[in-house]
Amino acid sequence: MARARITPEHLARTAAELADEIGFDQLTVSAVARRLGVRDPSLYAHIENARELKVRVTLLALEEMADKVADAVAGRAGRDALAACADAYRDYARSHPGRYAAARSELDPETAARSAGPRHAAMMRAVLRGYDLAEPDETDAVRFLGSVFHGYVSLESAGAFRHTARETDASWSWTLDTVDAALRSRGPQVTTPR
Amino acid sequence: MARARITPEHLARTAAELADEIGFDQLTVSAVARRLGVRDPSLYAHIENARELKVRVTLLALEEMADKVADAVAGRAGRDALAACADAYRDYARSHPGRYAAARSELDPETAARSAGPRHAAMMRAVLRGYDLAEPDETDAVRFLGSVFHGYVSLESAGAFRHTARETDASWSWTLDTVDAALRSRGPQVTTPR
DNA sequence: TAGCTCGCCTAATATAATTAGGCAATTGGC
DNA sequence: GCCAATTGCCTAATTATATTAGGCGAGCTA
Repeated sequence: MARARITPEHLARTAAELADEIGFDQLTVSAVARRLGVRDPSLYAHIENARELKVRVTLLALEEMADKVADAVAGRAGRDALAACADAYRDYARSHPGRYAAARSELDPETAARSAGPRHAAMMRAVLRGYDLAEPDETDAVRFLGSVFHGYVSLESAGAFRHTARETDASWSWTLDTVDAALRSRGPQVTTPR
Repeated sequence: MARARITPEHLARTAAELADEIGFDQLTVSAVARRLGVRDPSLYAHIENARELKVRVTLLALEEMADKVADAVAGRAGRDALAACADAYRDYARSHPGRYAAARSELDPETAARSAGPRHAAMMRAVLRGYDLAEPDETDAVRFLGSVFHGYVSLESAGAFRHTARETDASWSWTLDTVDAALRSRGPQVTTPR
């Protein structure tokens, strides 16, 4: 028989593509095995269990997203950087829904530490550099930014905005304007009593 | 045998409790049947399929949350209403993680229309009344608010904020202050060219 | 070329979803 | 209070997924 030589990368990529097609929670060992043209048990030579299969996709998605965001943010600052970063997340979520869902699934602490998660946090801080916030405001702002981006993108892709006519692109830029203004007002020129 | 007389309400409540204990995606027909003390197939007299079981929990959660939010917002306005509304969502998510996850799962359009979803949108608009926004800004603001609330709550409960020392309560009130200020600046006193 | 190791396979088990058909308790009509 | 229809749960059986145990052939190694 033709030995396909399944590599960890090949496996993760295949699983990620499948997740984008059928949804992250429909991703099963069986489905990946079928896609790879092998029997289910054969995959257990490459993964510990179904959980690990999903974790692989999560890690892949976090890395890919971090790369895209890094690329988008490079050479930009202020509102420009904010929008580029935000769009990078939104575009990724729309072109890779399964992977995006994977990226939002919880990892155990050790795995999370070895993931690209910290890179994401670092990039948020880089974007915020343009707003010149002192601690602990910067940390609060990192959480705020993450919340807005993730919240918008996930509600949008879950169809929560479909019930109103207004185009989601317009609301998105309104949101970015609003966040930019809000962060600016939190900057050093304004006294924040706390 | 003692006929337990399973009612739709009883079933939904049991499923919701179970979801809070084991997680919404671990919620299975089998697990609910066990909890109710009947065999798996018996449940199919009460539900169409596993999907419907989950939808029932989603609808229950949306109703409960809408009730809590309505209660919290009643008699308040402005920043007060904003914080009460936001806290209601956050508290619900923390005390009922499974139901909160259920509330975020996608419904088909007809079901969504018959759900408490529209009530949530209406309450957001009620909260925003205090900020006196014109359309389409109000719609944008509804989406923005929903994004911030959902984003924060879901990242927090997914453990995304655990990696930094700052207490999440502090970031939460910073976030609410920021949102309040942002909405205020979007109000009629400021010209929003669009 | 004899062997070894690796990579996939078959066999088998357990859990979950779901359909078909059975039987007993309940209930409405008399 | 009795009969019969109805109802509510049960057993049996099927299919899919997850997972473990053990087998076998292909190709590298000596």
